[in-house]
Amino acid sequence: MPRVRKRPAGAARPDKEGPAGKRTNTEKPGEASAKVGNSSLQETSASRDRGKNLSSCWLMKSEPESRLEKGVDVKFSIEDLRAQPKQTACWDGVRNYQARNFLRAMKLQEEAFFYHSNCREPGIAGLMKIVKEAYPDHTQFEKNNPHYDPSSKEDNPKWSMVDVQFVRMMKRFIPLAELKTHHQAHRATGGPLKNMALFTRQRLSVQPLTREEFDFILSLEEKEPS
DNA sequence: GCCAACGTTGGC
DNA sequence: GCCAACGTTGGC
Repeated sequence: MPRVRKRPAGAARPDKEGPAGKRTNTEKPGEASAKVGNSSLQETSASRDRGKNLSSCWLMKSEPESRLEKGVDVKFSIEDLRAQPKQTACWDGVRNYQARNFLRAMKLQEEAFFYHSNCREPGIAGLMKIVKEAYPDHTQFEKNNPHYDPSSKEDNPKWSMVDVQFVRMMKRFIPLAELKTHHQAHRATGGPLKNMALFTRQRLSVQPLTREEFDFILSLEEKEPS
């Protein structure tokens, strides 16, 4: 279920959801375990550094190659984002509490890496930014949507999404394998990627990065592939 | 509230 | 297509 996917057809409908002020705080007991900053997330260095008015950086995964889920193609690449009106889309389909809580922590204008997953060449393809903070993910109520959640009620939606806007492609694609090489080296040397969530929280589709992680990855653009 | 069974993620 | 990692479900 918690496929990250985005669908081109689900493109941003920023004004469809009504008053944006309705962020529900009334979580069910089972959901509380995934709160941002709780003990289960303390291990990522990014979550430690947040909460001090520092703007956060993010990494968000999406599948760039076609794959059918309940008969619907869940492909959504950075090229697909760039092709949207205003180069903007809603990031729907997140069905994991930790990932959802990170979506809810995102602030306007924060930057996120667009990560290509489950594909021939996984890695970071480009940059986007948050242009609308968390609001209810409409796909949870759509019976024919692959991410339909019959347990979610309209008056208390479980799942959230944000709107993202394309910023730019990476100057060069940064492959997962290269990031992993640095991660492993940094575990020994104490370098910036030593705790990167991509490796320490393997399956999390929306994840925070520290400024140091973010800047280090940007610096890789200027280097030859390693 | 434990924990085995199950389902999903996503690299390889 | 395989399968390890790991989140979720549900019986007890």
